[in-house]
Amino acid sequence: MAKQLTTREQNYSEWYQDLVIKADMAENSAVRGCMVIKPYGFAIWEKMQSALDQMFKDTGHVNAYFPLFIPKSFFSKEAAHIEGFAKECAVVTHYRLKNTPDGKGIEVDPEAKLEEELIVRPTSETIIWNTYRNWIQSYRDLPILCNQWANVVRWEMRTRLFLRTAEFLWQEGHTAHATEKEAREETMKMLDVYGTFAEEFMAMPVLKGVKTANERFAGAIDTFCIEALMQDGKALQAGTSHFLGQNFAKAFDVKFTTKEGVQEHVWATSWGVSTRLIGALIMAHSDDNGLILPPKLAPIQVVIVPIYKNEEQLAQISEVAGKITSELKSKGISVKYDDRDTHKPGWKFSEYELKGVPVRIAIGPRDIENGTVEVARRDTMEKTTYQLMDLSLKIEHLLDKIQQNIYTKALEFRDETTHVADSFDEFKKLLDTKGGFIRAHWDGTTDTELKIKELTKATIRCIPLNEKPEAGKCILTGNPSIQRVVFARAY
RNA sequence: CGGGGUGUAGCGUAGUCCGGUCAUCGCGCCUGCUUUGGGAGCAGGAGGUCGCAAGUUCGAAUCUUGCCACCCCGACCA
Repeated sequence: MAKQLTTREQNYSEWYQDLVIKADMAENSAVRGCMVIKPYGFAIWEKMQSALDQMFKDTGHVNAYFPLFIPKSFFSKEAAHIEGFAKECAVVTHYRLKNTPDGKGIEVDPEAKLEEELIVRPTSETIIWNTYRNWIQSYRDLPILCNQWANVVRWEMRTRLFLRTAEFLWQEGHTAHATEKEAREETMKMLDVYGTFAEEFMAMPVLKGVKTANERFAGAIDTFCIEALMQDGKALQAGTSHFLGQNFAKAFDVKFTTKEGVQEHVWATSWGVSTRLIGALIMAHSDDNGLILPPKLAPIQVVIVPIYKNEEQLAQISEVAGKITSELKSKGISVKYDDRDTHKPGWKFSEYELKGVPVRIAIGPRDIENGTVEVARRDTMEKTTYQLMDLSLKIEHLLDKIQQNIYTKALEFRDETTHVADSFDEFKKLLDTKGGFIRAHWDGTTDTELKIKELTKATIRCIPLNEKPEAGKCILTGNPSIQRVVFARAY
């Protein structure tokens, strides 16, 4: 037993940490707060990227790339924005190194000080809006629907692999529109894209809602989000879509001439998801044996393991495995035939369970005799013997079933872990005993929100969309409330 | 950034209080043979600036100082 995980029961955050490292997804690097995303973890990100990228293209967006560095002065142009990010910016002050006087080391050359310091982007609104000013003159230039895949840096004090690191990978969409209505529609459209992606690809149910003023993106009018629930009952913000109003257009003086010949500021949105989604994926589904990946995002969907005593048997098995492999590949299913002789079957079984490969096919001498294979599914750990006839079709259906089952399981968990509280005592008790989402009334003030956070560590994750208004009384102050909001302790 | 903890071979560790054949054990790795339907067995072998840097000392994994990294808790955040 080489790679035992800490169990979730023992210590949830150690379990997570163990899993990320032992499943070979990522590791800490020599640079504080920064991670190395290893090939297996990056393969998951690539799958996410390609699905999302297609969804962005399907909704009319194009990719572009903006600089890593942002002149310091750009940052100060939007007051709320700078206030939100100032405390976590990496700053470039010099552009050259030189040998130390003793010739043994190297130091920053004080002669090479930048006239204007550069900020390593924590997000790109400012550089993008400064650029858009030159792209936009007329209503004919609108809308602009750009996305970029990039890295950003936020100087975090406390980091956790994938969930929070000083540098992370993400995509950020930045759009410019002629009207408020259009920008608002764009904001919601992209929130829906994220919701669909989370549910259909990640098999992770999400709650869509609006952030409170306190939780809003620095510089936004409204921040919408998808919130997911992890197995330990903590919430995780999985994606955000912001309606920026004319804040950045005004800050960067981006105007256009309308059909009527009037100069107006343009309307903006921005939206993003990051490698944090990988952390969400892990915590939403996996178990004490390792990762459980939804087939749609699994780098390897099916692994075939031969079981043999001699070369002759291996040759027979490999022939069958080869046929299965090509049939599955022709259906677009990714397959790995692991015929390494350096590890025993049992070892391989554990290894692929740890890595969350959805379906394992084992083929041994008995199967060759009987014209069967043993199929094991990762989500339920069930093993079934299948006839070779129509195997690829059956596997294709099984993958769909697994995708569905993982989602259903996560949805049931979320439903069971969502509670209603009508008093503050009840609220506190639920938080401490069950965790999860708690639907409660709130009087709408930031003061109350902060007070609740101070008392319980719970934050308002969102004000859910599409909910029927329901009059009630704030759990803390007793003041009137028009609808329930969703509280949770969060990542 | 505040409080606490940890750092010894690729990984996990013993030894640190009480300085002196103490660099220990397990996994992994390499070679060979036997094995192969749930993390194989036996035999042999390789591998360590004891996180880094100064200092104290005849002598430092062990004591002192500084630094670095990671983990946990808090504040902040995707």
